[in-house]
Amino acid sequence: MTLRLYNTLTRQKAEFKPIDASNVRMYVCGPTVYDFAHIGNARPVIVFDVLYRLLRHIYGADHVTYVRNITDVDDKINARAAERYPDLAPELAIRKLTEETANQFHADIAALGVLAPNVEPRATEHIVEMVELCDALIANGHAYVAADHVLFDVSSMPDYGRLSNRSLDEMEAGARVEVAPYKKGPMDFVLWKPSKPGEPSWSSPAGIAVAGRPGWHIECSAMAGKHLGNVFDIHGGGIDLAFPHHENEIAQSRCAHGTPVMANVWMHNGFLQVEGEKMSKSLGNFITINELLATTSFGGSQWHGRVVRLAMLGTHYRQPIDWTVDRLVQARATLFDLSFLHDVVPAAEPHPDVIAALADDLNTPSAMSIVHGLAKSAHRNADQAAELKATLQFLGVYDSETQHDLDPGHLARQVDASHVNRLIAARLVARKAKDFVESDRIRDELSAMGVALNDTKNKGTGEIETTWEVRR
RNA sequence: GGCCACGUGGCGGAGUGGUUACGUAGAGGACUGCAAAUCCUCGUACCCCGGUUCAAUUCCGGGCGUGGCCUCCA
Repeated sequence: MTLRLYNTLTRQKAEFKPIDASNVRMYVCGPTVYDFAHIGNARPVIVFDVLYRLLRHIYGADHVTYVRNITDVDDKINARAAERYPDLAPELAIRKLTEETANQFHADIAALGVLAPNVEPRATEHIVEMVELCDALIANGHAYVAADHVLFDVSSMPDYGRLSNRSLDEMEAGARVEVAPYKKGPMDFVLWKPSKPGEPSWSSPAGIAVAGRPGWHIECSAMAGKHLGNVFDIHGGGIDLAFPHHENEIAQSRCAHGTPVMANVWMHNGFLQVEGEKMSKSLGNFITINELLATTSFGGSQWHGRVVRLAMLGTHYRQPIDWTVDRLVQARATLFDLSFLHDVVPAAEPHPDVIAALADDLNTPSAMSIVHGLAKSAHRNADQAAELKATLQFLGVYDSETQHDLDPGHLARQVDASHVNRLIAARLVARKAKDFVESDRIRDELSAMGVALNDTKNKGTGEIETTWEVRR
């Protein structure tokens, strides 16, 4: 099994070779917990869950360490906490907000069929490591103290900008912002900054007298280093994070540890738009995972988590994706078709062709194409059905849901079941008498009520049996 | 303004220097009294303009369009 992955560092696909096959290590940037996670946040969560599953399949479930952090210290958190809980002390308000938001995040993504990472570190539990990083970077000349800040000196790192493929000259030429006066170089970034009153604070590194708090990027360097080591295998996240976040993580970690790389492979998922436009609150197309799952605000329907997951995996992870109602409708239709596997007992292993498709840089559309091929034979072949089910469970796109499960909210339309059953009985009588005019009239009557009939022949008795369900 | 992606049939979406992706919608057919499900068949797609080549949707250049980043935004 050869796993090939596209590496943003080298801009090409290459065979993946773990540093230690008995412990393959992957870090993915997790959420900043100040608000509901949105559908753009869901993409890396789902994509790297597929990679996690694949790595476990190839190297063994006990030989992969997946770290996805929770960032619980941030300006947006402070602002939101003060806004939502004005009567609480800042610390309590922040703790309440971050707890609630993290819990909501876990509930939302559980519905998307993602496995829990091995470690889910929180920034606030790694302040000591961040302070140590700051001190180490100052000690070896890569950072300096100015106006109670600790700043990273980008001029100290010759290949700064390699990940996002841009030079310092380019960045400075294109810069559109005012540069803080205490910075030595315009692209220098903050590792640590003084806290204002009411903000969370910790004692500062480098002998800075006033208490402070970490900058944006340092937490990932600290958590990745602590849980995965100075150099690890894979680092993932959204493409928008490549610069400045990942670039700065790399600068911090490499310069602090004196290593040529932070992670061997850098993977970035493409950006997501909604109905052809950038998702933003001002455009009114901002859509959270929870809204999709629990409300009818997107497309007038609730959407099952598996449907959301399949819709996401229908596009290759590096491609841009336009999140539309139609793609959810299509994903749901696909799962409806696959729900004939409801009662099937899954085989032990997923289909090797699907694994092979995933092993080619996570080609999930190709994997689904193979799934469709398997589905054709699975209709008549029990072994194929068992293998298909194992494959779908491996992908996490289908477990054992019925069509009812996959269509949350479809029972909203009330029907009188006893009335329906009386009509069906009458129709069966008419059918036996070959009164097809009456039979069809009853079918039409039920159809007008939103009830769809399905006749099947009982294999044992040869009798016609009719089942029914409520259409949307 | 600088840097970087992407542009495939009605829709979604892989991939490839020359031979079917696949799904979905639609059309026709088989099977069903009629439906549903299932099965079979079908469209001959690759933004525009140049170039390289025996051959380009696939490589190169330019253009147009969309998007991302350049600002403590997934």
